[in-house]
Amino acid sequence: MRQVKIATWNINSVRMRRLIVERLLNEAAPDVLFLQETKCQDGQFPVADFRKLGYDHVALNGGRGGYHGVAIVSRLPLADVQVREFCEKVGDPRHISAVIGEGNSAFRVHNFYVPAGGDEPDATINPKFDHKLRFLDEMKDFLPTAGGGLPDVVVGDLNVAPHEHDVWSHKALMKIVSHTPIECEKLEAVRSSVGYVDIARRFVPLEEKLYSWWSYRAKDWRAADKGRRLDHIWAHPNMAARVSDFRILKDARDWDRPSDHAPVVVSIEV
DNA sequence: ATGTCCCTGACCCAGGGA
Repeated sequence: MRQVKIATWNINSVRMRRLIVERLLNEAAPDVLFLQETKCQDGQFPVADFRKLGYDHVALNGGRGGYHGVAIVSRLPLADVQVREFCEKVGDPRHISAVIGEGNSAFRVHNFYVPAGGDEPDATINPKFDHKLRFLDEMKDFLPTAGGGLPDVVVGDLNVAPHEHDVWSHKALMKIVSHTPIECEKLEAVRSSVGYVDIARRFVPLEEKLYSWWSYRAKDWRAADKGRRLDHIWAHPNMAARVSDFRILKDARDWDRPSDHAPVVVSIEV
C-alpha cells in the first residue's frame, strides 16, 4: 500500500511562473501535478526544467498557446492520455485526462479548466456565460460514460464556488459570475451525475469558509480575505475512502510573482 | 470593487481575457 500525492493548480502562465512550479514540486513533492491556464503552446512548455526534478512524464493540451491550456506533469507514468473538445470549440484547450497506476489501483484523472464566464450572468446577452453553462451541461453528459470501467478523479479550476461558505460573502456574490445559483446548481449536477465526493468538504465542514483563489486586485489579499473556492478535487464514490491529506497551499499565493490561485493537494491510496 | 496581471500583435502601447 502506498500513497500517490496529486496537486491541481491554475498557474496563470506556466512560462512566467516556471520557478514557482519548481518550488511546488520541490516543497510539496506531488507525484502528479495538474495545471490549468498554462497559456503555452506545447512546443514552448518547459518540459526540460521539470524533467530535471524527476518529472519525466508530461502530457499537454496547450492549443495555440495564448489562452487557457492544461497540462499534466508527473513522475509516474501516464497511460492512455486523452483530450476532449467541449462545446464544439476548436482551439479551446480545457481538458486532458490520463490513467495513473496499474491493475486494481488504476484510476483516471480528468483535468478541467471550465470557462470563467465573463462578467454578466445572463446567457441571453453574454456569450461567455452561455458557453460556461453549456460546458457544465456537457461535462455532466460526458463524465458518467468517460470512466471506461475505471474509477476517476476530477480536478481543476472549475470556476464555480458552489456553496455558501465557498465565498467570502454569499449575499454579495449571488449575482457575481462564479457563485450565481444557476452555476452552482449546474456544477452540483455535474458532481452528482457520478456521485463524486467533493474532497475539500469531506475534510472541511460546509460551515467553514474555504477558498482557493484570491483576486490580484485586492491591495492586501490575505487581510481582505475575499476569496472563492474555484479549484476542486472530486473522487469517484468507489475511491473516496482512499483519499486523505487534503490541503490548500495558501502560502503559495505569496510566493514570488504568484498565481491568483493556490494549489490544492490530496493523497490517494493505491 | 474598475482594481491587477498576463497574453497577443504590433511596436514600447492597446485590447482581450480572467
